Amino acid sequence: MARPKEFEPEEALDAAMRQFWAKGYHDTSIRDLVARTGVNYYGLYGEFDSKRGLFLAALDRYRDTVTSAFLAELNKPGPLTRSLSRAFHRLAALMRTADGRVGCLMANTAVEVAPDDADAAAKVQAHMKQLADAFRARLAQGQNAGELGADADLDALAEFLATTAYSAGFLLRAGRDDAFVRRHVRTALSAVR
Amino acid sequence: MARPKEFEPEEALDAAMRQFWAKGYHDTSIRDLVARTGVNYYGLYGEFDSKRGLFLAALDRYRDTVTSAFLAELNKPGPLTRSLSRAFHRLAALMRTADGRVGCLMANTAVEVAPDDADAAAKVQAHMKQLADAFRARLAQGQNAGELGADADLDALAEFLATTAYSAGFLLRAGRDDAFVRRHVRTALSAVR
DNA sequence: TTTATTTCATATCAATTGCTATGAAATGAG
DNA sequence: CTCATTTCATAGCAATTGATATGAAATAAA
Repeated sequence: MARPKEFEPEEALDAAMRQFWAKGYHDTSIRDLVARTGVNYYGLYGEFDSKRGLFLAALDRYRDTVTSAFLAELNKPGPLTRSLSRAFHRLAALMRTADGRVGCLMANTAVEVAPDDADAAAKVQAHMKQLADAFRARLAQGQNAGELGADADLDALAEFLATTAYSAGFLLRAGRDDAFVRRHVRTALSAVR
Repeated sequence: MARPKEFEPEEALDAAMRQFWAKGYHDTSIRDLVARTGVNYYGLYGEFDSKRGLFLAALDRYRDTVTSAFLAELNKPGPLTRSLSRAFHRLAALMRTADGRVGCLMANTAVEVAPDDADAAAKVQAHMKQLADAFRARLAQGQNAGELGADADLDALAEFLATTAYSAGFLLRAGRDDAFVRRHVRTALSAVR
């Protein structure tokens, strides 16, 4: 019984995520979100509680979609160097959407929101750890295959690569072209040996 | 004739810069700026025209004070590797103020404001170029002294180091501790050879 | 069909925003 | 001192903010 919802919660969350991704938190209003998602106030608040609740949900959605796609690329079989190179190439593609060069939502959030929002900060930190862990696993695999020096500091390299991923997002959002980003990634990868 | 101003424009600009640096553009209100600078609306608008005008002036002030201090450190005499290491150490110190881990105002602006403000974006781009040029000059000097391979790609390395500087700011703003940042910089510098 | 329930669309709320107007206070020229 | 001029302190403006209230519309159970 009762009137049915006219929206799909996941689609709405996806649209909201893209809005925050492009415009950031403070420069996105509830009215912007209503326009983007096509969901009215009642539905939005019923589903996500508040603007902040919707934003935090969008961060999770980002991890589960965009970041997942990147990690899947990283874990495809192949030689270490080529894997890393391909993963970063995919990353650069993921950070350009229909809204333009939007960068990485987690990196953007770390800069804009995290200093004043402990929950957002925790999600960003967890994301950073997730990235570093994935790189660390991939590096260990490469080391076992003899593609990496036995004395390489895997922890340091993994953290460095995670930071490099955020840097790539930063550069794209800052308006640098693909060639600039590619050059940066190539130079960064030269530290992996 | 007439009543004298009760504030020093440079001091007011400095205070405003610190406010934007800590809180960003959108989350800083005119009232915040009045409170921070101790200058009332009349003085603020008479001197800087608008909130945006004050922000753009703050970006220039940042270049002329904070960035200048960093570049001065970079250009102190000494071996290349030690120079770079010392400069990045200084950088990390500059990015912590009384407001906490504030990061780099230019990097923060690139993320938060530049995508929607061409003037701010231009200042960020110019800053990035200034950093890269300074690194490039320092690298060339090191190469002449035989501290760097003759085949090193100075342009790529300079851009990489400039981006690494922003990354350090990013990491500090994201709440990573000094050890993490130090490790990142050390790994990044291993690409300079 | 009637009716209870849920969503939709929109009006409305107090608070905050960037910015301007207004009158009192402080200076120096005459 | 007188008075024109400039700054100070604060009140006020329309617009926008996040959030809620309200009544019409849509469904399914009875």
